[in-house]
Amino acid sequence: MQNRIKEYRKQQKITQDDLAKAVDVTRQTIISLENGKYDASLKLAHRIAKYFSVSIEELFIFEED
Amino acid sequence: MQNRIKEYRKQQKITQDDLAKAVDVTRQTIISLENGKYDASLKLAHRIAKYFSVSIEELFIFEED
DNA sequence: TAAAAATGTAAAACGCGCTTTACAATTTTA
DNA sequence: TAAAATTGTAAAGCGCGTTTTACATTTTTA
Repeated sequence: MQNRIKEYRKQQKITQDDLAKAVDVTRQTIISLENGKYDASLKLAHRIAKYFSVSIEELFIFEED
Repeated sequence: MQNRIKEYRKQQKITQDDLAKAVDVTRQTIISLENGKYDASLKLAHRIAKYFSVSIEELFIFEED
């Protein structure tokens, strides 16, 4: 699954570390999400979407079946 | 985390088994989600929300921090 | 261009999301 | 009310989401 985290983060001009602290995870988690290593949990997806003031559906790209 | 899965399922008058098959998980997974045993993954949350034609934010209830 | 800041890689460890199977309890229907 | 359908419980197992720590690489700034 793809996401627009890096895109929104750069738009806000904040670092991975800033975002990590804002949504209460480690920087490693942000790196892994941005680089598509794995998907976020539902709770974390919500916190990040909320941080950027967008919906989960806008931030994460769900491929068609 | 709470959700409105059971609520939407009853509204549509389908069984847990029907829903499970529709979103491609086992019935046990639907039972566990409806009874709050654990949260759905982001992908599954999306499939269920899509099935009911609602947003993830409408289907899942994210408590305030 | 050197130093500092930001980003990335690696690997081990833990808990949770989901499956599988089998059976029990409850609700609906004939 | 008996049979059938639906919902629930239990427990073991696997893989993924996240943390932690340490170090390497790339980018930005003075």
